[in-house]
Amino acid sequence: MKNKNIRKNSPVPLKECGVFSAADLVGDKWTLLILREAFYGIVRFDDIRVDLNIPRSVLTNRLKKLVANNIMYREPYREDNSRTRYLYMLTPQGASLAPVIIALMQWGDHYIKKGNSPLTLLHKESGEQLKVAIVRENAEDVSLTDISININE
Amino acid sequence: MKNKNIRKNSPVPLKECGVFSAADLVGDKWTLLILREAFYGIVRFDDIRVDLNIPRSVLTNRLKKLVANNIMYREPYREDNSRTRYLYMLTPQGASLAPVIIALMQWGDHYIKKGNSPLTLLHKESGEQLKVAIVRENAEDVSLTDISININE
DNA sequence: CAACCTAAGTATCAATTTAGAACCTAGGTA
DNA sequence: TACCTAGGTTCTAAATTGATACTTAGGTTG
Repeated sequence: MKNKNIRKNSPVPLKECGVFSAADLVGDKWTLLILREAFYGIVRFDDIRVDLNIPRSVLTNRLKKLVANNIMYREPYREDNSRTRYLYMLTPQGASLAPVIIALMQWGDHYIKKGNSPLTLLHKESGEQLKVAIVRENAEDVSLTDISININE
Repeated sequence: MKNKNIRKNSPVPLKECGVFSAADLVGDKWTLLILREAFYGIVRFDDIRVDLNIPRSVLTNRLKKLVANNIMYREPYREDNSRTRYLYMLTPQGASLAPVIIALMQWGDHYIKKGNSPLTLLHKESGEQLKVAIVRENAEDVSLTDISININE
């Protein structure tokens, strides 16, 4: 794929390209960070807002778009002795973005943070460290439910 | 990692998070698409501009930022009987974003294009199909130079 | 039951960013 | 010498953002 060959145009028309569709839905700084929050389990409007320091109106719009596109869903819930609140959770389609978010994290930790990764993803059963990578189709993936987060130091 | 546990805040402060750093540099629709072009080998200003239909001023700014952050580099070159031109190519750091772009492509093709992937990535030697996935640390990655693109249909 | 509290929004507006178009320019070709 | 063209810059209107203030609907408390 890495290419000394210079092309004038894409082998795939832009509108048919998955990168284009995906970038249109989640290719935006705040949206990517909101997805990060969702993977961490930070799923209430105000918790996300405070944790990311994102303007309310921007958060509202991003969540609306994510819900409208079946990447997240809004669910009422209540803790004991507390009023009803809403959770913004990942749908299966949203959860499938995990490789994107983890690949970004891996790249950011390695190249920008110079290898000082603040957390490591581990395989729950074996404790082995995990990564996102380009692999053969038949390689065994680790499912999201089998991942545990380890905070370094 | 998928989490019924609700947290109020991130286990990792935002500024130390690789997703944050990465999203700051490449978390933007046009930037992601420019990287797509680079992986395809579309690396001249005007070719990128026409292929993406991106405004000149936006393309200029995005390329400046990518070059300033060592994700792409600008290289003069000339074909025979033609004047000097410039190529915007991926640095090793930029090429390391391949899993991000391919993961987006995979997700977009599967969920938005409903499985009609216009192209498939193949392992050059074995012809096996490739994917981006969360795998064990010791799983064997396929390097960018070993990938060939197959256009479906 | 009235007053109040709080999560989850709307509303408003200045400041920034974008899209689109016109213009510029340097090196090479005719 | 005149012109062509890739690779920009400049300009402006329109859209988006960030910051702050305001609203609302349920639940709890006096």
